[in-house]
Amino acid sequence: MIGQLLETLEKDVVQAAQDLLGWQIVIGSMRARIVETEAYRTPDDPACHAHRGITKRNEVMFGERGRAYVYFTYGNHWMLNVTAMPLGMAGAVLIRAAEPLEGLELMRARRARARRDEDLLSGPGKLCQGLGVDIRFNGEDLLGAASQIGLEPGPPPAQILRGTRIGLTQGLELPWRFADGDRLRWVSKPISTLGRLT
DNA sequence: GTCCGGATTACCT
DNA sequence: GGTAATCCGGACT
Repeated sequence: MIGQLLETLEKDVVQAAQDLLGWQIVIGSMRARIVETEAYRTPDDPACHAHRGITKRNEVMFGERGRAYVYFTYGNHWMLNVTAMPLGMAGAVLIRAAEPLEGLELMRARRARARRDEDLLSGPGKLCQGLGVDIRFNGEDLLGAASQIGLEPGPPPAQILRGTRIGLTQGLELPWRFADGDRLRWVSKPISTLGRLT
């Protein structure tokens, strides 16, 4: 499973964004199932942070695939990505939402404003707050054993919905957002049903 | 050194 | 459904 994911991350970040649905994020005693992702890549995607070349912030995207790319935005929020693409190019899968599976007490404590469990991890910023992800996780090997954050295989979704990405000013037309069609309850925003993939 | 905008969220109506 | 909050990274002077 892990070898196959790494291969897909290298060859096709858009496919990898679909394949990551169903995988589980494990941090300490917390576990959550990925239900929503978006793909970003060079050189044809103007919305990708790496589009204008390497900087100190995005340098991890130019390195090994399968690492955590964590960055800060909107003055408040951390975002968690999985790096992808072959060496020399850059790309990442943004993890936008997850279904809480284990360690919900800690997530609720970190997300004190969340009134319902659906609000714990249903957005890229919420997910990082709920799971305690910040810059300290940047560059961590998500598929290695030694990291404090990891990805583990889980049951794949029965159907995948495809839509356009959120919150962008460029690259709006690319249909590179994906969601687990049977778990829309845990997704950040409604997904336009451009297509049903499975 | 300064300025602008952002892969968002939460709160208000 | 609309918008204020919030501050870092990148571009430019």
